[in-house]
Amino acid sequence: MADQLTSAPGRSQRIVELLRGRGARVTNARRAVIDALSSAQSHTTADDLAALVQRSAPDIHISTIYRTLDSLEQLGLVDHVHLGHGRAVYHLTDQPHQHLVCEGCGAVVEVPDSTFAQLADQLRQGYSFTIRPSHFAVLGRCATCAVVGEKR
Amino acid sequence: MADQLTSAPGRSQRIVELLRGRGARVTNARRAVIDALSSAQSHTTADDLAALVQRSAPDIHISTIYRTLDSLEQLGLVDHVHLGHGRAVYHLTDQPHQHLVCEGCGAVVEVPDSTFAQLADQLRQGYSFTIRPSHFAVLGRCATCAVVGEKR
DNA sequence: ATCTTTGCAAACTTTTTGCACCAAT
DNA sequence: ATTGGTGCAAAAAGTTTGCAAAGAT
Repeated sequence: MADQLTSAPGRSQRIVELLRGRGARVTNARRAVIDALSSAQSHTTADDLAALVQRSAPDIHISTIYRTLDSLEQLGLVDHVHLGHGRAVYHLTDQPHQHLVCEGCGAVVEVPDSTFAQLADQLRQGYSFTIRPSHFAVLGRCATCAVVGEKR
Repeated sequence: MADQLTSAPGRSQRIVELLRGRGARVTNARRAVIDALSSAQSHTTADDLAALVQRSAPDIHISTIYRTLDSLEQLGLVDHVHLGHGRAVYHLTDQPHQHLVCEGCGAVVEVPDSTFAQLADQLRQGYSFTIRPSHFAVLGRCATCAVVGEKR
């Protein structure tokens, strides 16, 4: 048995095929990034991914991670979201979802895209604005931290 | 007449009082930042503010801008939002609003907080999550850019 | 063999910090 | 006179880029 990076083989495999299908080269680095993405529980920063990837392939440089994420994003296979503080997090696009980020403890809650359907309609009708689901995080406070009260 | 930085004197004045009231010192730099914030049409980056402030007070360093914004934010007078790409924008908290940011052209549309009331309820009930309005931007496409079609 | 991708180091951008000096109270 | 705030320069943190070498096709 390999390690947990192979926990979702089909998922990675599918993406590799898509890559190849679009004429992009399938390299170790890309496979590793895809595996890391598919095993990670989303909200993974480039740094996290680098650490994960480097457990089995220490030479894969973080700049390669960034470039790979870029490529995958351009192919529509990956999306990134800006959580609270600047650093972006990346995830595969196969199950669109939104992120609720607690400003108190940093917890990330995922909610289905459908949660935003009503808001999407409202904004489309009122402002001719089409929101892109899953490219923004909603900040606030989780149950626990809301109780604690307001604090920066 | 002075320049446009004094376009909302009462607004700045009010904030200065609040500052003083809380025991913070009222300095040139702080006054300048507050004036810049109150004259700017929101979605102003620290850099923008520095440029604005430095038109009349070239010595005010950007690190001071950051520190001032920090202080004001801790006093609840200023809020920052992360628009599409990492860099934060700052605005006074006196009229809470949300930002819709177009990924095509970068246009920022402001919508009233109430637009999100329904979503807020939904998330509170479904996830015990209390959103903090006006601390996140909603990304998508404005009317014009939506027509042009999908593109990164 | 060709042409994309990688590794590395260095540049860049945005924000933060240490410290000595200055200024508001 | 205190002590908080400022200016500067330098350090962080996150991301991007130029280039020569390596690897996928």
